Amino acid sequence: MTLSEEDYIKAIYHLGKGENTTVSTNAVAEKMDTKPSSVTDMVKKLSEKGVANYKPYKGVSLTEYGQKIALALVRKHRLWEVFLVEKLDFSWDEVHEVAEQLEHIKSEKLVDQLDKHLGFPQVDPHGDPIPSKNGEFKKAVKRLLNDVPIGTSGICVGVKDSSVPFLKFLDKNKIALGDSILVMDKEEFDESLHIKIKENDIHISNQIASNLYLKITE
Amino acid sequence: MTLSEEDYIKAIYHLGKGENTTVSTNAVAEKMDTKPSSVTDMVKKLSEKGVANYKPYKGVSLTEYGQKIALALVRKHRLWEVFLVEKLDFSWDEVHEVAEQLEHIKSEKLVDQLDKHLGFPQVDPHGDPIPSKNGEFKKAVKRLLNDVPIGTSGICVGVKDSSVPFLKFLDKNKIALGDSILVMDKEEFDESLHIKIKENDIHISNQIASNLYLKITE
DNA sequence: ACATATTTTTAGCTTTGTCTAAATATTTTT
DNA sequence: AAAAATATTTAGACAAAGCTAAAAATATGT
Repeated sequence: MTLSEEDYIKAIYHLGKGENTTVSTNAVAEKMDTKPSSVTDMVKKLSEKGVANYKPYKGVSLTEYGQKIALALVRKHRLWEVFLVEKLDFSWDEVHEVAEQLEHIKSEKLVDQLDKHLGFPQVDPHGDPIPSKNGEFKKAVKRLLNDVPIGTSGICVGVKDSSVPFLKFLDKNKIALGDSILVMDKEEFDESLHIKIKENDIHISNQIASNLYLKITE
Repeated sequence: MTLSEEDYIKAIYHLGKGENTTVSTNAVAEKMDTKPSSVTDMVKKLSEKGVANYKPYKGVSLTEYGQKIALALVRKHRLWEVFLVEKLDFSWDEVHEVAEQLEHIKSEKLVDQLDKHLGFPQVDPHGDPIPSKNGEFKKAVKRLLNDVPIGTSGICVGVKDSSVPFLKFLDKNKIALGDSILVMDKEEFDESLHIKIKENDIHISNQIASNLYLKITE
């Protein structure tokens, strides 16, 4: 497999969790499923191009220019994910691989028009925020469902308890990853939560809620 | 510039005009803006892979398998062009470059869903037919507007007379490349044509019509 | 049909991204 | 603080796609 400069930039960006952290050659290699020596080579080149800061043995980080490129890639990736889910009926978990390809298409007009076509969405189907054209965005916050205040809305992105009985319970109650959730009320009396999930009103126990992760949208 | 196998397949396909004609190494090189020696190398590889038939000094053609690949690329290219024009408000002449990139995205589901999303279009914005999923399609026919029978519809794709006065005339009468045209009636008396062009009814002289090329849709 | 012109291929070199194995730095352990 | 373990880089080789220049095959003109 032959990787592009953009792939390296993305890997460095994501390993740094969006902050401009310095990451190790090995970490990049592992993430990209390649060898550390290949990373060293590429990172030298990125450094020459003014995309990354690289000090031998000390790791690598993105320059401001490199971060801009990374943000533009994230923006494209997430917009395409929205497109695939909203317009082409892809499911939550099918989009990543295709978006991974689409994000490399080069056309500023394409991205801007796509954004418009989708109604300027704020988050992707996984609840992650979409950077604006000039690279601004708030970081996604992930919380357990029973830890957020009334009125919070977000997207169900994971479970703490992944035992079979719990997953079966979720299935039976039509709760799935990718569903959007709004916390409507909290009932102290029986320790339960009143939520709206994908247009349905349901009640769930705090017990259940404390095993569901929510990526907060608003 | 580094070209992909798919680019070579497309070039061979288009030079052969969709028929399975044998084309010369030089022709491919010229079309792709590369050197004949590079073409020889790649064509050998395509031959080994069962995509092309190649006899040294005798030119190259596509195998059935190669044609399938070519048709799939054409299908993708044209569907994306429709998408760009219909959904993202690209103009007729801006789509090619972007579609050239998009056609290389690999996902069968993506293409099928895109086709559905667009309402299974039969032709692209240039009036060229879109192959079906299994590679069937009728070749586009290009005619002068005054040579087609009443009832013919198609897309305006070119001019015979490209003088400035003629182009100005077209502009003034809101006739542009990419417009869809339906021939409604012919008037022998004053040698004119009654056409519907982009929802507008207009009359034009045979003189004018004999300088406009139509790609026939139906 | 022969000489000339053109086309196409071959041989060898370049570049880019990758890999392995050895060498060098850095970090951790004792 | 020295030894051992780990991380990182360097050196050298490989594969893919491309190019130039020379050689070989085919086509053309008289």
